[in-house]
Amino acid sequence: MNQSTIQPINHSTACCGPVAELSLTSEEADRLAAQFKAMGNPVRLQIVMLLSRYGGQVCVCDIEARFTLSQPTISHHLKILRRAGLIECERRGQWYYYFVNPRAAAALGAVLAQLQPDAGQGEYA
Amino acid sequence: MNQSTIQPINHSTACCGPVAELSLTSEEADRLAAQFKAMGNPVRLQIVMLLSRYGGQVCVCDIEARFTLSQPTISHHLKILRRAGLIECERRGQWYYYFVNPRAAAALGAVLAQLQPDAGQGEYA
DNA sequence: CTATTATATAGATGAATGTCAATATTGATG
DNA sequence: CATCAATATTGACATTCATCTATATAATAG
Repeated sequence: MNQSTIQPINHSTACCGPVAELSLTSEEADRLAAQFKAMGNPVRLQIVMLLSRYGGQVCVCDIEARFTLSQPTISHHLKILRRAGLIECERRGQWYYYFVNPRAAAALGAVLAQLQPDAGQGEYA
Repeated sequence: MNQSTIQPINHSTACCGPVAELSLTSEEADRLAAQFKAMGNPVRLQIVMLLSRYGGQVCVCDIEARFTLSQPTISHHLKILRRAGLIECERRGQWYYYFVNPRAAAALGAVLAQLQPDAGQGEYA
């Protein structure tokens, strides 16, 4: 069962006026939440920042070198990011090169932009 | 111990050129990851969207009415969002009114903006 | 003061997560 | 073909998470 399912409004109390419906379908919420969740680990966040900062492609050994974590653990985090659609990879010879999927980053950014009063401008302080 | 600690570069392989250092301190990574993680649950994502869409303040009973979840579970999710700094609340009489913290949303948006090739424009497709 | 209402907190429990060691896979090299 | 090197996969384990029920707290109504 999907726990983020929208419920009908049953508003009889006096605490506040009628409130808008939820703006995401539960499928959208699940997909976006999975992407935020993938970003929601300091190791994975650092990995994504590293990939983006490199501006292109980075192989796994270079990622590994920056953490005090085992190779399988890094591989696991890369898989989670990949499954969420935040990064992609491409094999070239012996190596796998990883890179950020900018469309996914943009989709999450759009959600956050909606949370701000000046939504639409995309002005980040 | 902090698992996202930066390691010195030890680059002797031929897989790719030297790669930039991690761009976040592990403290920054931890704080930002905690915020992304708070957004990384479909119920909490829906709650935040609901608060923002209402444009102001919503009391807990109105949030509860939209989910098939118990009152303590909603309260628990609100606490997680509050602890992450994504939302705040204010008591007025009998009710607690919750609202999005736009500065936190902006900070996360800035991270995502960095992930995109045209970082700086803030153009979300 | 007592009862009610709105919300939070505490405690329990099954599911998911992060990590590692061990092993498998796959391309390169001798 | 045999070995090596880079990365993925598997399986185990402790920790964290999402949820519930039960209870506490605090403001309001009577």
